[in-house]
Amino acid sequence: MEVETEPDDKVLRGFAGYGLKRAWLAVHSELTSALERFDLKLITYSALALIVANPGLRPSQLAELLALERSNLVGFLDQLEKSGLIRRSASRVDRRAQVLTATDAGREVCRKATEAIARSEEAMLGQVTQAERSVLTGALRKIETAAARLREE
Amino acid sequence: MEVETEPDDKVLRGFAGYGLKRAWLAVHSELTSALERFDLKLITYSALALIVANPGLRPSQLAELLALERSNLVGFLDQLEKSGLIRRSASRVDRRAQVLTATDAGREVCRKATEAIARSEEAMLGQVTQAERSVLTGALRKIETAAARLREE
DNA sequence: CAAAAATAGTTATGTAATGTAATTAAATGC
DNA sequence: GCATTTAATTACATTACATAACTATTTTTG
Repeated sequence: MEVETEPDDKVLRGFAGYGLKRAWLAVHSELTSALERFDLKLITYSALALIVANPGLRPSQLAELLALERSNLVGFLDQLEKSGLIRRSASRVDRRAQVLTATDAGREVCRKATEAIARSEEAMLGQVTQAERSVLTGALRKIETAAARLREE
Repeated sequence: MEVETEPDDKVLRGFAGYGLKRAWLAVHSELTSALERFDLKLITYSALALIVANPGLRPSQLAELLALERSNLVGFLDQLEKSGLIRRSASRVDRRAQVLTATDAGREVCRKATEAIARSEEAMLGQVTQAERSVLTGALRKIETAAARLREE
């Protein structure tokens, strides 16, 4: 006999990759909206936060930290510079290199944006206990490392 | 005195969103490469797997399950159909709708691709215990739900 | 029952993230 | 000193994803 069952995605839910994508998509959307009023995107916020936390950082180091191609970083730094949040200055030890620093405005925007992000995160992680968060973070880190290792083989 | 410290992304690692993005990016890259030899992308594999698991599924239901716009699904179904992995047939209860079914070849490719994915997942999750995986999956699900709820407000 | 609203699949179009290749200038290594 | 490497950039292609509009139906409703 025909049993009409509701279609579902159980077969995919067994894969961590699927859950990861679903969660990331939803989180990305929420965080993007949280950063809208600061005229920041997730990637420009990340760059700004790292420049604030690591004054004197060079673009190539930043690209390395954020795991993105140097060529892709250029435009994002352009945006941050045009908004007056960071400065690109010449390195005195390597004339090819630049030195990135946040402006006062950049540090201020970073502080406020970080608060907004933290609020969004709290709203999204509200049902996740501290113990679970710690497992989550650790597992994500392990997965990232293992996946990256697989890729570079 | 100047203490030259290595630049790092500690400030961002505190956010679940950052870890999520990093992990997803690495996992996406690995899974994409694992599916390459089947001429499948992550999204077409997902669609195929859901059609195999839910015979008779309609495109709009599939889009709903995969959380993507119907318009974006069209091209992916085109690819699967052109590869002979699925069939689109007319619904007999609703002349607007289509009914999706996998072909024999589709089921076979799905089976093999699923094995490949499972192997990749095992390699990526090797250092994550079963208990941790269970927490991970649950936490991702909670986060996805909470983030989606925030978005639709 | 006829008109209005909603739904299914599609097409067209725009945006954003990411990757690759090539260029220029400077530094490094042999 | 010359070949190689590195830093930042430019140009370009690809892919994922969102939005709006269109056609053919079905459903709702007055």
